[in-house]
Amino acid sequence: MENIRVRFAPSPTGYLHVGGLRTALYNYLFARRNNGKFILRIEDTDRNRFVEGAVENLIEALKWCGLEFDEGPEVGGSFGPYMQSQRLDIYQKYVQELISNGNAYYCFCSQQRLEVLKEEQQKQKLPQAKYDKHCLTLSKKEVEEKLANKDPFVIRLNIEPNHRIIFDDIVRGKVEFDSNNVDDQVLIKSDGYPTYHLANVVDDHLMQISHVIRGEEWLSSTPKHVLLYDSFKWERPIFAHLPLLLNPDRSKLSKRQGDVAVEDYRTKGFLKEALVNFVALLGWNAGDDQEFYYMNELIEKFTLERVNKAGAVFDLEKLNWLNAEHLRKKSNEELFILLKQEILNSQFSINNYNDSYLLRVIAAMKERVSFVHEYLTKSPYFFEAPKEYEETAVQKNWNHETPAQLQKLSDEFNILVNPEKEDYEHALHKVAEELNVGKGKLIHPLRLAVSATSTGPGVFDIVVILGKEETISRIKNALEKIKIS
RNA sequence: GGCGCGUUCGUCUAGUGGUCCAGGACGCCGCCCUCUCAAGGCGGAGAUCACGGGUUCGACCCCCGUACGCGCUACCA
Repeated sequence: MENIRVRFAPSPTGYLHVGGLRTALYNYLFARRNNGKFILRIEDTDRNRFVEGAVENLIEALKWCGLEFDEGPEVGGSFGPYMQSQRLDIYQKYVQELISNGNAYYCFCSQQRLEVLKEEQQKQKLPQAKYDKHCLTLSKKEVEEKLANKDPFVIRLNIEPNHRIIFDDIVRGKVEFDSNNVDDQVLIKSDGYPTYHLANVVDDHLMQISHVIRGEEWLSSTPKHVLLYDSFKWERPIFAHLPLLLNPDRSKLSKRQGDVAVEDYRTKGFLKEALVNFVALLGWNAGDDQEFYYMNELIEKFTLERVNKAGAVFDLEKLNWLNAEHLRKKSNEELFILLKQEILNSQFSINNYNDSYLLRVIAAMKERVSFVHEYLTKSPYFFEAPKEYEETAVQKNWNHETPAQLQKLSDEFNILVNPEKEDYEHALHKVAEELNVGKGKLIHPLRLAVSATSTGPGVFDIVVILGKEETISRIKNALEKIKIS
């Protein structure tokens, strides 16, 4: 394919929705896969919905996910400006062309008349409420008078009745509409701003967009867009309407049923690699069994032809799994950077752990965490000595003989010099033999003493990481604090 | 209501007329490994392929209808 140019065109509502991320990602993958350009265009033609800082947020979220755009706000490009609010004169120019060839017309109808019209149509049980083309009957003179008189107006698309509007969609195949079901859509609002329908078509053409890849919610208005391309005698882009992302109850993914913003997932500790991987698989697969992907692999394999038609439920369980998978694939050094940051934002920020210590903690817990923050919540004992001990673990692993046995173990540890993991193991083995008890009688209480819990890495791994002094100190502490009846 | 789109295990999905009494993944359950918890390995439960008609020697795959779901139906995108 030649000259592939695609765009992600969000309205700046304040944050990047995960559905938006999926749309942006598919655009990005398609562009990179085909050596095309990925463009960001901001659809800010609704002045009532202006949100301060929304564009910056959007760009920040896209960048975090690794979706770098080739043209757009901040980076520029030769088809700018990339903010629709800065292109108003362009839309005016083109809509005049439409008016002069009869494909659009001025409409001076008041809000009230439109409401009355709608009510009447509903009363008559008409299949659909539509504008009645009332202002199309105005003479040229009447229009000029009203314009001169500064009467408020909108400009509407003049849809010719009784014909079929047909277009192809990569995802859905041939889609067909009856023009009688398409309303004379407003193209220019009374404030002079264009509606999405006009702006989107004009910009896609001017920016030489080859493929329009967007959410399914746009499918129903595509006939209007197609008609606009035809009216301008412009070549239509290739359309691909993506299935929606759904809540667990299969309604459109919404805030009410969980997190929808990329930044929500970011603050919850999800890795960008996992989020991107997960979202890519919601509505697309390569046709093989691979589920774990890095961005470069997605780029290599992505095709629009393999995008599904049906909506997909956003399943947190699988995201969690992918997060764990991506976390485990990271090197200890990468995790080290993430963990340092995590510590800085935690109750342990006042402590200073040395690098090699943290690296050893990372290695020991790697298979046991799904999130970086779980290093702190699942193994707090690496970050501070236990204060209280897990009750059920005490009941299960501590009895009246335990204190004496642990004391003996502690004494044995105490005579070790620069012990390695094996040295602790030998010491414990020796004590167990001398006491004539199974090793478990020592191992479990030891674990409890040093970690306050009954789960975690191998106890000798914990001990060797904590070091001899700390281990002995913790055993002493446990002996003082753990009381059983 | 109208128009459009969709419908394979709970969820994400494979499947493009015979190889499917439907394969993989997440989750769930069991076993193995084992000082615990994970990870890993092995195995299991789980889908009359929404339903009903066609077409065909043969249909998850093609056609029609029904049901259900979702989207759109704004001077919002």
